[in-house]
Amino acid sequence: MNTENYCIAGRLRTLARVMTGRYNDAFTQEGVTFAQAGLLMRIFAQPGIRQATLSKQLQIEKSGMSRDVQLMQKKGWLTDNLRNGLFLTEEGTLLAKRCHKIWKALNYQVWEEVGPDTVAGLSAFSNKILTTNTQ
Amino acid sequence: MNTENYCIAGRLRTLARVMTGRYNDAFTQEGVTFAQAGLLMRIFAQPGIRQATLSKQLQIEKSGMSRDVQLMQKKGWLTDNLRNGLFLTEEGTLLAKRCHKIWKALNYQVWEEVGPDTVAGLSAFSNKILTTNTQ
DNA sequence: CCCATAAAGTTGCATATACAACTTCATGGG
DNA sequence: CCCATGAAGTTGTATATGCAACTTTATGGG
Repeated sequence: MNTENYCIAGRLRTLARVMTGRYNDAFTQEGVTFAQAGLLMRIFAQPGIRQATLSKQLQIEKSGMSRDVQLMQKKGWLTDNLRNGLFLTEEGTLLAKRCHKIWKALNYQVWEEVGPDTVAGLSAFSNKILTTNTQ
Repeated sequence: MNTENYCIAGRLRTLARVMTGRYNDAFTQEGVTFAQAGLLMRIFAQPGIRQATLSKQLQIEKSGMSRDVQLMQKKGWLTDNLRNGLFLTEEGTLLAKRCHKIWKALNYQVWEEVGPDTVAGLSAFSNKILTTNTQ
């Protein structure tokens, strides 16, 4: 392996696609994507969180976040005050709990599969790149 | 760091977004996205490569690949025999060469920034996850 | 109190990506 | 030779994402 042909961004993107697929598969039974499940779990953990805060945490452009939460509201998971902090509906709360259960099992499984050293490596990469660690 | 709150897929996705942004910035001067530049460079290296092969290498669904190459052809970078192997036009070839120069410099810079151990960690992750190593 | 400014959010437009269903095409059996 | 089959590619539909431009809202000076 040398710098001549190992594309760091390309490899990250491929890995992200593959892992997204695996996590998406686990959440299809609940009718949510992994991205949506992640937002549900974050809003569950931090009720009233702002779109701008999530944008910074996840490094997603604010326009994308705006559309994500609009879609989630249309699905009945968020109350309608999207501009004044995000709150789960009853349905959203129950869904978030089910998603967390699924996530926990899958994440543990993947953790076991790749091993703690590999996860530590990923974490190290994060720390090197995401200087502005909002979270 | 423990398994309770460290989401592997989420972290990968955030990293991929951030790195994609950095690579995209480098390629805007050429009017291409990083994804397009990557395809250009691969087709340059393997003239006549099939969409299906690229799909497997990059773990991108074939429908997405189909649209990617259609767009690249519309931009004048690919000849029109998309179903019988992909070939760069004269313009595409020149662009691919310029992209490679940009890529090489940026990838080296990122490599230096994160350090060889971090890249090795990423590579280890790849090897654990991407069992079907077409490439 | 009013306005300038900036932050937050939305919308228009484009690319990236996936799944499902369909079409096209090559190939091996009969 | 013809058809069944499967691989490759395309298209419909939906989500995910970014940039630019715009709107809304909060806030601090004057």
